[in-house]
Formats: sequence, structure tokens, C-alpha cells
Amino acid sequence: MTRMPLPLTTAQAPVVCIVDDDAAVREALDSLFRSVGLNVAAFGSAADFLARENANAPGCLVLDVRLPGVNGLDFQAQLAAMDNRLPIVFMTGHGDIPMSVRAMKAGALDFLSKPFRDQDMLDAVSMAIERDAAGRREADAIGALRRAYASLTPREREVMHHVTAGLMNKQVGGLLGLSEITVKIHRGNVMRKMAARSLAELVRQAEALATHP
Amino acid sequence: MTRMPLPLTTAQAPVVCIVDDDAAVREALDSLFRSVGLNVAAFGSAADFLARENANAPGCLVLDVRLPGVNGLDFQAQLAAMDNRLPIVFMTGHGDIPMSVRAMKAGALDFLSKPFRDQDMLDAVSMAIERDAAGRREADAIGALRRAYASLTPREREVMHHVTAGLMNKQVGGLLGLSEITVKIHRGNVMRKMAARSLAELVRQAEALATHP
DNA sequence: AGACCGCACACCTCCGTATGATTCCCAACC
DNA sequence: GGTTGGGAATCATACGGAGGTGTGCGGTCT
Repeated sequence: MTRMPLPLTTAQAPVVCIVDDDAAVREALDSLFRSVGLNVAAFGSAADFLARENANAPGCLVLDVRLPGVNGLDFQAQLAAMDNRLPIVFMTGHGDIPMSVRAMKAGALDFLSKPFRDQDMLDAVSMAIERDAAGRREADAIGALRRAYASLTPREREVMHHVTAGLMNKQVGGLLGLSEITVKIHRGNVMRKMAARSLAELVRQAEALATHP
Repeated sequence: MTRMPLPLTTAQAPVVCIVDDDAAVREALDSLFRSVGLNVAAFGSAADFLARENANAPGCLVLDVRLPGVNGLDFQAQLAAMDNRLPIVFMTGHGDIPMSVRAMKAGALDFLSKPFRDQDMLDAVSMAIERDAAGRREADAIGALRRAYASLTPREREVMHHVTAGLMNKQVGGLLGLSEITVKIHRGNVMRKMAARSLAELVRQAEALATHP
């Protein structure tokens, strides 16, 4: 049996990552977030943020649209392209409507114009952290599923697909050119490797794997 | 056997509903949309739109934020409260960022500042119609499922829940204080009424009913 | 040597359905 | 008002089909 690496969810405390080229803004936000007990990491540029040690810590990102070198919206797309799902709260001093709409369409959680009320920022960050936690819980579950699915042999995967599609063992055998007995063996292996205690559970797992690409 | 009303999806042509108090804007948009072969219905106020004959036709809504009497964003919330899922494309002459962010958060498909390029509006409306069609297909499927589920007796529903949770007939019987035979009969009725040809299909139906409230 | 893949026999459990019957309740009908 | 009919719910017996597992065997490929 292949080893199944347990996720070891240490449930790290969330970190609010601030990226703004203005040191005064960074400090103001830093003290604002610390005042409500949040952990903060501040960066002067997108590159600094990307170079940080704890690259995939939970939390959220508070991002100025105008950054040195990179546009904040382009940076958002860049993060999405590298599968960084950290929720983003934008802020801007000289923004316009198309900019905010583009950010929101791309999945930003909020878009605040400077100057903004402290409470608005805290609300946005609070929501962002919540969404991040929910996203991580889901990603963990899907990740465990994918690891289990990856441990299946090609034949076992085929059998799993047909079984979770509702076919009987003999029908699967007919489709794959196998005897029913062999299908049963593969099916048993699938149930064991996927840690499914019932067909219903296996169907749900197959559904989750199919809908979360 | 209870009758199962078939959806009779007549696949009506989509209609772009324009709501703007400025007749000139309405006419300009009307000819723009007609030029690409879309059906259009124009209204001067939110009330006029709500009073229209074909209240739930497929399509989308092109909405000015500043409307006579009602705020466009409030109207959006009002539509959502009355379960109208028509995708909304906002336009505005005097909008600001908080306004656009609020609209996008509430599910608006786009938010265009006047003057906008014709192509931007056509792109937004095209996307909105597409999303509406997808939403309707899904709503139709869920609706059919719910009708079937509603035709189940209370006992049959209980049995369905436990069966789709992965329990064996005898376990269901133990939980509900029934003999295994009785559970089998209810289970057979569930499969017939839900038109499920396999347990896998029934599990997917239960999943769809649970996740789409 | 260890995986993956394949098959057969045997045995047990579980599922599905048909037949038949009983009870309760509610509504329609005379 | 009583009768009748039907749906819902319950259970029993019985049978055939489908699922699950163990034992044993053999092949291929790395």
C-alpha cells in the first residue's frame, strides 16, 4: 500500500500582507491591523512580496493598484496564473471605474479609494481572511482527494469512472474487455485507495474531482 | 403514478431589456442591439420594466444607475430579493468607484461609464446573455429535480437521505425502526419517482438538491 | 523482486422485485 | 351517514441478480 501523506494542517495564524510603495501608508496600515490583533507583513513592491520566505501562508493581500514597476491589476493576474489564490483587497489614490471593475471581475474582494475609512478596510480584510480560510479548507480536502486519485493505476481510474457513472460491474467489464471478476478486484482497490466506505461516498469524491479542476 | 410535467423548454429568443430615463439613450442602445440581431425591450423606469408582460423572459438587463425614483443599485437588490436572476449590465454617467464596486459585489456582470464604446456594451451584453442561458439550463434541471423530490412521501425522503449517505438497507431500517424489506420498497419507489437508473445517479441528484438551495 | 494486470472458483452478503397481505387515513360518492 | 376507493405505510416469503472478498494462479514490464 502506498503511504498517504497526511495534510498536517497546522492552522497557521492568518497574515495580512501589505504591498504599497509608500512607507507611510504601510506603517499606518500596519498599526491599524495590529490594533485588532492581526499579523502583518509589509512590502514595498510586488517583487518583495513574491520573495518573502513564507510564500503560501494563509491570510490576504492588501494591494495598491499603482506599484513600482508592475501594475497592481497585472500583478493580480500574475498571481492567479501562478495559482496563488490569496484574496486581494485593492486600494488606490487615483483609480477609475474601469480599473475597479476589472479588479472585481478578476476576483478581487474589495476595491477601496484612498482615503478610506479604517473600518471599511478592516471589514474588507476580515472578509478576505474568512474567504481564504474557507478556500484553504476546500483546497485541503480536494488535495487529499487528488493524492488518493493519483495513487490509482490507470485501470483503476477507468473502473472508477465507469462505476461512479452508474454502470454495473459486468457492463464495465464489457466496455473495457475484462471479466466481471477483474472489474470487482479493481473496484475493491479503488474503494480502498480512495478510502471510500460506500459507493455513495465514491460518487461524491468523483464529483468533487470533476467539478474542481 | 403522479404526472411529471415536462419542462417544455421552448428556448425563447433572448431579450435585452434597457432601463434608462433618457429616451435618446434608449433609442441609441435599441438600434445598437438590433444591429447585431438582438431583440430589445426598452423602459423608462424600473416600474415600467417590472410591469412588462413577459416578466421572466431570458436575456439580460441594461440598467442606468440613476433611475427616476429608484436607485439602480437598490433596484438590483430588489430584483435579487424577488428571485429575478437576470444578469445586469450597469451604465452610468456620473458614477464613482464605491458605486461600481457595490454593483459588482452584488453580482452585476459589468459596469460601464458613459460614454462607452459600442463594442464594450455588446461584449458585456453577449456575456450576460450567455450567463443567463447557462443559469436557466441549470435552473431547469434543478427545478425538475425538485418537482420529482416533492413527489416523494416523507418516508421515501428519509430513506433517500440515508441511502444517498451510503447506508445499507438494513442500517436504514434500524435507524427508522423499519424492516429491511420495507426500506427496499421505499428505495424502489424513490428510484422510480426520481427517475434514477443507478445509485450513482441518485447520489448526484441528492448532491444537486443539497447544494442548490 | 515488485508493480500492474488478468482470470477462475467459492462463498457470503446485499440489492431488487414480485406476490400477497394488513393497517390507517382521507376523500369522494351514494 | 355510511360506504367505498385509493394512497401511504408496513411486513413476510421467495428468487434471481449484483456486489464484495478470499484463495490461487499466471503473465508482463521495469
